[in-house]
Amino acid sequence: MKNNTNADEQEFTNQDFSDIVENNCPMTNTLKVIGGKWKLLILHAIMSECPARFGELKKKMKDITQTTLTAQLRELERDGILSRKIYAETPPKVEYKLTPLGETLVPVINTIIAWGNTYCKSNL
Amino acid sequence: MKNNTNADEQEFTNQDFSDIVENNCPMTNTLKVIGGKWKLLILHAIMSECPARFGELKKKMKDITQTTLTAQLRELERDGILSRKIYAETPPKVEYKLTPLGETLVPVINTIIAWGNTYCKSNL
DNA sequence: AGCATTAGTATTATTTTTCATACTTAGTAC
DNA sequence: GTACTAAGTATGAAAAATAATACTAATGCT
Repeated sequence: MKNNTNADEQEFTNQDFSDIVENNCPMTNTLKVIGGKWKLLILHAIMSECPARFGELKKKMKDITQTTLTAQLRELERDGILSRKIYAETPPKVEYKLTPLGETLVPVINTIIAWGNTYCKSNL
Repeated sequence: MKNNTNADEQEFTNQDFSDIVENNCPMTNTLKVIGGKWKLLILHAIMSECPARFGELKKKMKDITQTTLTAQLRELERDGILSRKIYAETPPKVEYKLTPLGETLVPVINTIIAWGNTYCKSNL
């Protein structure tokens, strides 16, 4: 690993920042799942109307494009947060809902919402 | 609220999504403050060593550039989350710490960290 | 037959974010 | 008087995210 005995080549060895520097940082890991411009908004929307259909989500998040919404939903599905149920109907019907893992995010999201309600009323 | 008797002109009137569509959404507001790739990591770092100097933050977040770190810190300062204290020394010394408003984010961040610790161990 | 519907995909363009690199400043130590 | 330090700034390039637009597919309705 770090094999510099004299100090003219040392870079980050004088303190243990491993949980931040390396990839074991829970914040970094969490941000991989719920980070980005849309994911928390999508989850919030699905939380408040579960299951949610694609078209409903798109209406709720007025400014998202179809392409982006699809991409974000796929990532959330890939990460085990959402499930996607396709109905064999015409026109197509697809329902998104939180998986059990996704449900564990509900208190996290509620905490964020609560902060916004209390401290972010109109100061921006 | 819902005043569409015949269904051929309705667009967003069949349910009240105003808190998501308009800018009063606490999630949207919160994301303006703590959203983005770096802000939560910066706050986490300052939380765990408060006050924190610029150089310390940069070392902890190995992959951020000076320019980006400065920009993010300025936004957090602008939004009232951080304070910046300049010491009239050479070489310069600047300390960042959470404001009282910033302190109110501590439980939010801890909630996110806790979720990461519990549910995000190694599945990504 | 032709039209509307939903949940997409494909492609290209644009915007936003981040990065890389070089430069600055004022003291202090050599 | 030269080098070093910390915390930046300036500039341009690159990468990532997001958007705009057009297209598809299956089927029910008229």
